[in-house]
Amino acid sequence: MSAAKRAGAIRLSEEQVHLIAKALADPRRMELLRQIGSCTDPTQCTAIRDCHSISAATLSHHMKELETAGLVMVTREGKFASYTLKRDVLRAYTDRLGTI
Amino acid sequence: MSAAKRAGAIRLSEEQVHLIAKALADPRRMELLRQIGSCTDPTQCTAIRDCHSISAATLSHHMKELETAGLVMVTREGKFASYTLKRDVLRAYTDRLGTI
DNA sequence: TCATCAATTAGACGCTTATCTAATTATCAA
DNA sequence: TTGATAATTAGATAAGCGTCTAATTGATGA
Repeated sequence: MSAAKRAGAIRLSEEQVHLIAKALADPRRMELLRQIGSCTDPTQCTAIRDCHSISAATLSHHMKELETAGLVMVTREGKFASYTLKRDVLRAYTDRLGTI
Repeated sequence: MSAAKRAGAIRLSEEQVHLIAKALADPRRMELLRQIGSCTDPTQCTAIRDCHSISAATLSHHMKELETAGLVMVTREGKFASYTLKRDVLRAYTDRLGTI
């Protein structure tokens, strides 16, 4: 476990808070995030596609938004991509909201 | 204290989750919410205006978004409006994110 | 009553974004 | 090598949103 996760010490910039809030504001991305988060193992991109009526291009766009926000980590093997929820970042976001 | 607050039993609909996420996705509304939340007493609308370079119309629009999302409660006295953060709703939202 | 002030509403403008198809890049297997 | 497949990128389109000014509504006080 990383030091950040152990200590709960992730400090989000205001910019990242904004990116996360925007990422969560789209219902489709919320679904994607839930699916990715429903399993601790990396979720394959193709598996995600199979569960949603969505074009590959649109899915790619959404995954990039989630990645840019820091909410998911992507791992690539050959031509396949898989995604993992970064729970520590999501937690840092909810913690931040709690300080309001 | 209401039963909902006491029990932490607020159940947000998917629709409200979406409204809250959208409400939080705008930096200006985030600022407004922080200001309102910084005091337990209701925050006067005019006091908010004094702190932001914003037109009355735009402020009114943002406050309506926050109210529609259920994040603030509005109280009116004569021609004045005041806002209070609904912490239980915000808490319900962060709790929901935590279930992802 | 009437002028003033707080707030909302109406309408317009420009920017952002969600979505698609088509084209491209990269990988794998026959 | 070549054809098929996974994913990304480019470009277009339509809808949504933040912002403003102007007009309106509603309350206050002289």
